[in-house]
Amino acid sequence: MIDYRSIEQKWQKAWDDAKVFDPEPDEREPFMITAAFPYVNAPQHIGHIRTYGTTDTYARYKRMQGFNVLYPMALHATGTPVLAFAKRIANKDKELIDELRIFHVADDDIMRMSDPEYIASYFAKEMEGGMRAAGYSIDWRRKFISIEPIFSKFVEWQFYKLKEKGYITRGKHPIGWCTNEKNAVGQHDTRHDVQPEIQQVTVVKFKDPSSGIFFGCATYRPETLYGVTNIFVNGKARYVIANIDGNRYYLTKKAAEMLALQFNIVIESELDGSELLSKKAVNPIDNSEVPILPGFFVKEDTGTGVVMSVPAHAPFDYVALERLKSENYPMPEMQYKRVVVVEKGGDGIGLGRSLSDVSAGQAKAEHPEVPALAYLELLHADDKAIDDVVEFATKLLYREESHWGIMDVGEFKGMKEPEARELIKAKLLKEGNAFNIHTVANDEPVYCRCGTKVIVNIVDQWFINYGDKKWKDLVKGMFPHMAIYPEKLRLTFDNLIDWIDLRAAERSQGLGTKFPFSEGHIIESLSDSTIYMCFYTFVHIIRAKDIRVDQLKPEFFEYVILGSGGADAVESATGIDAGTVNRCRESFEYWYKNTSRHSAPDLVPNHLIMYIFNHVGILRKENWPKQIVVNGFVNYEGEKMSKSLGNIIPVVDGIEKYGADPLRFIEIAGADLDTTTEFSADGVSSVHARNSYILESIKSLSSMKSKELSHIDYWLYSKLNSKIRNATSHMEGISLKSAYTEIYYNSINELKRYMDRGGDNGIVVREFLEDMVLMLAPIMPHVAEEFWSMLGKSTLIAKERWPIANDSMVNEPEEMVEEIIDRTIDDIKQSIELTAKIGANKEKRPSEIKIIIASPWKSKAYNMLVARKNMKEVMENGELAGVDKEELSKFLSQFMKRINMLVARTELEEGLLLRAFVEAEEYISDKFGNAKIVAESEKDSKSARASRALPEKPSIDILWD
RNA sequence: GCAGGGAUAGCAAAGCAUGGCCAAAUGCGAUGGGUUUAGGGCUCAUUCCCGUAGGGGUUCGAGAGUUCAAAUCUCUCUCCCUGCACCA
Repeated sequence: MIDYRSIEQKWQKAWDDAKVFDPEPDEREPFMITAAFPYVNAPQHIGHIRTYGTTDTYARYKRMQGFNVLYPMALHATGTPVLAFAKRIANKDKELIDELRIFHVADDDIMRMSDPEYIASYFAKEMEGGMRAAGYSIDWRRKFISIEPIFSKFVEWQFYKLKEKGYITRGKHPIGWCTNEKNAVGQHDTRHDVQPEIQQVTVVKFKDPSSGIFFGCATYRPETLYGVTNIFVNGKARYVIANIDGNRYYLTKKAAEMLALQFNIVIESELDGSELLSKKAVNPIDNSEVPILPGFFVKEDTGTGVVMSVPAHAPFDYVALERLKSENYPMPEMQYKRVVVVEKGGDGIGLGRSLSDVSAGQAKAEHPEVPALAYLELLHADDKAIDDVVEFATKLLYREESHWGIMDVGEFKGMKEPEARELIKAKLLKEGNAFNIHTVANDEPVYCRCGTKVIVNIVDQWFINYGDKKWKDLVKGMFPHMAIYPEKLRLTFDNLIDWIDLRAAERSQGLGTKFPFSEGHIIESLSDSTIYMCFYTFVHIIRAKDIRVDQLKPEFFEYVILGSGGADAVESATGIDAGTVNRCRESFEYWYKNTSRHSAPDLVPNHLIMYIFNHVGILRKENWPKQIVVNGFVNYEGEKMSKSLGNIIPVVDGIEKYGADPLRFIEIAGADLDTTTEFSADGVSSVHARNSYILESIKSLSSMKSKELSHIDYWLYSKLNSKIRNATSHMEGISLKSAYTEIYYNSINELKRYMDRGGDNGIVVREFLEDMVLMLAPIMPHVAEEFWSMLGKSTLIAKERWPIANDSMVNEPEEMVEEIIDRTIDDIKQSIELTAKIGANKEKRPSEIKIIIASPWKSKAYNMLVARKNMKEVMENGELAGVDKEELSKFLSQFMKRINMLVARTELEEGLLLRAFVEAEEYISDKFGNAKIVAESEKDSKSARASRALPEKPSIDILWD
């Protein structure tokens, strides 16, 4: 068993002592690789190894490719989480404290965590320790925390630049809002953590001809306007006459209060809903006059409190009208007009697919002309829980019609419903017959933690305008030149680049940099970390020179990052000596041209998109992003790792238990880049076993001698070199799983096979092991160092070069021969199994197995046939003149029926296959209870089965005794 | 609703871009054998169905199509997952 802990510590110290990972500019090509800095509100667990370990593996690989690699790290602490954390500690939150104990945080430290600064510095230190233990090749001299004043100066400068470019604008945006706390409400601020869903709703204006006042009917389906029979109001609610932008409307009092956050509303008078019931209103789509009726389901605090009634398509409307009828409410005769039909198959009007599921297919609606009724019937609306049924019917019908509906009346007859909806909506808006409002659209009302119902507010604040046309075009122009791994994410990025628009830039609470253009606010905490990687290139210089915060004026960054002005001018403006300023500038210029950004997929729609935009918006073209790498998450024994599931393993515990390298290997090479890795203890132990095998192999080298190369040696060389070649190309594409399947799992199998086949050439095995260990160095750096030194090397493998494939050693025929041997063994096995059942062979064992290798003309004839697809042409070909015609015809005819499906095969050198089989006789014999194996050529064979031999499929003749 | 992704054998998961060496890699699980045999570790074999010689049959969400040939291309459908703004 390998003692991982002691190996890790030994080599980590060696790296530190040799300062292998603290690079400064030199003559080599630079490569700067950064991963999203971790947030300091919890210690790291083993899942984090996926991102930072993948980044490290790539950094180490690049280093071995001869690049001067910088892998820096910082920590993120701005925004509200750290504050919230401190508050929870101050309140002695038990859940949080228990969680911290899982991570071995001492009670003493926990007590002090009511101070946000303490939290940040505690976890900063804790995380650094974990990352060092995992063996990341990080330059820790450049570490900083995003709430440090020197960093804030940099962020401030960033925002001056955005403002200067015109990318920061003031604007309005609908957000969830608590009227009690007068605060924006996000998911974390609501009861049960629901995300307030804000949607646009169209308000259609129905004019009361007697007064000129409008009934504003809120609807998601303005296209059903053709089927309106009446308007519903809540007879028991208080209504107002409100003036909105010059027009007067009837609204519920509550609706008016809510809409006051979205519009300028002047309330003129109040009245009871019942007073509206005598009125009439004009439908703007066809100027028909409809009555106002009481609707039992109309809620006074939803929408406008005025609803247009479309009984043919809205189950609630239908039910309400039925109820009125049964109560003998006086109302005029009305026509339920179907507006939309759902086509189903060829049999005319159907009720759609979802309904047939519900009603188990036997559904035959009696009233297809009134879909709302049909749905209710089929869902058995006579049920007690009537409201539930009606609601379910509403949802189903809405979904069905929105998906499959075709307009049956009006201007847009024949058009698909969703398309017609947009056109009608646009038309109504244009003609002044409607306007849009925003509303919280969740099924259930959303409440703030304080208990107040969340409504929509339109706030006026600073935004970063990612919708800026010029900016967006710049990004669209550069993005195709960026490398994206995995490449299939490119489309996602493209869509997001199109989609991203205004984004709030300020926040009223949290840690961070003061927003420079409005009092009392801080910069939103994703916006402050979009170009921070620049800071790594010179932060250690600032620190070493003890530069004061107040010296970090815009002039400094302007020169260091953009090269504007000059070092002397910066010196006189800031007092920082010109030499230091120039060093910062040179460092930035050197490092920030060849960069790679790594993160988990959750940051794609926000951080990574903003990362691209901000770079393009602020930096010079040569410093724009070059490549982005996105890696997936990690599951633990089939489940997502989460604190609530209790399956979180802190990094330090994981390393203690499994070893840093096996842990790294499983997480990094366990799955393709963008998919979730399954972490399991079984996987780890299989890595342990393989590492031990490598260890034993290295030890066994001393007992091996060098000798002349045989077929199996050439085969192993060939495998080795094709593995190096394949692995290198996988590494270049950051397909770490494929790369390490080749380097590790497959290579070990090849080595085993080599030994199994009797290979024992010390020179060959040593070369194989050396290259394999070199290629393992990026992912299992500690173990690789250990193996490297066991192989007698005195250098650090971290500073060695990646092996280069020798293509001339890749020997396709030798590899093919091995495959044929393998397949032949399988065939023999199968044949024995089947023929053993024959009566004559009962109680017997195979005594001799003849393996008959096909005559060389066969593969020639075969390939000729595949190329010409014509038997006659092959028969008459001069190259096959020496072959017996009858035999040739028999051979060829067996392929004729599948002639079009056959593929040409490589022709092996004459005699190669036979020689290899002869060499392998002992190996094969071993597999069949030491039966005698005779490999012979078809020509020399006396077996009756000899003529059955095919080019890559020797004939087999089994003799039983 | 909008946008993106997915559906492969008991499970997990490759392959589909460039259709044919795909009954489909690999891992786990299961079954059997070996190992001075501990139900552990390691190791070998088997793991869709049938088969008295290396063969045949039916498979890659469902259906249709293109093709000599489709897990792979086209179309339609069904189902699942993720994100959607003040939240890091």
